[in-house]
Amino acid sequence: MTELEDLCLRKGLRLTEHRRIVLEILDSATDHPCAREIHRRAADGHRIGLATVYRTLNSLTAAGVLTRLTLSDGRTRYERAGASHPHLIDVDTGEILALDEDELARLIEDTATSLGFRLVGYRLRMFGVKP
Amino acid sequence: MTELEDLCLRKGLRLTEHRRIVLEILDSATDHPCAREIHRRAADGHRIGLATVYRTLNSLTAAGVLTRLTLSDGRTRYERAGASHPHLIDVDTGEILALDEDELARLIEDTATSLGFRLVGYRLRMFGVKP
DNA sequence: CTAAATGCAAATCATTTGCAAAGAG
DNA sequence: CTCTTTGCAAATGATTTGCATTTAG
Repeated sequence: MTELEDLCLRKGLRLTEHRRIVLEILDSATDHPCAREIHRRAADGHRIGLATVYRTLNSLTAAGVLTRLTLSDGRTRYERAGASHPHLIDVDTGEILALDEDELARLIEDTATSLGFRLVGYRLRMFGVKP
Repeated sequence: MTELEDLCLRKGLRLTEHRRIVLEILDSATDHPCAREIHRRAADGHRIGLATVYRTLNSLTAAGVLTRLTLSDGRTRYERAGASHPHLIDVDTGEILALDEDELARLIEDTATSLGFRLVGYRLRMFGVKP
């Protein structure tokens, strides 16, 4: 896991088994688990406290490796950080399309710039129905 | 406040002073206050409990009058439903700017259309920092 | 060895809920 | 008068933190 070693070096973090485990869980996950769920999965076969999971998620998020996905159900979910891109959600089926729309991305960036901000990321969720 | 009377009638809710106050605060707000903040503003001149604010926000949200804005700072923020518009969030200060960007809105709508969807709504959140 | 990381339990913070009292229709 | 709404305080649930102990470098 070179990326993690690299990251730890750069951020002055120590490369612990726990960070490996949490990152591995998120890498292999097909969903977006919350802290408790990550702990549940990590604790299966390892000795790891819930507080450690929270701390790890926080440091990895601060380090830019993870992104928080805040849905409105109270729990914070996590995913590997990556390219900001627009999503279109089919309101009828719940299906999510991740779009690759350069023009939108550029306009979004330009808008932020024109307001005097440097764009750190964005999330565009469009809700639509098939007519 | 005919709209509220109407709503209460349709939903079998009672038209109370508290619902009026909460809705009025959200209508006149230029920001997106959280429950505590709404309570703070409402309590200025009125006798209203925090629990009532929460209950009111929940029933108005369930009734479709309000929308929850879930940022990743732990608190849920509220706004009048229906207003799809882009937001830019200052990552350093937490300040939220609700933008009125026609060009973006149009492009977003066009994008959905070109994908064969009718746009029901969208949420664009941009995260930026002041250089 | 020394500072960072961990486990556990206690502490916070936002939000919800139980219950008796107050208010709308 | 009946049923909803409210206030207050206690309960919940997610996340954070204090502290003594362990561990990576």
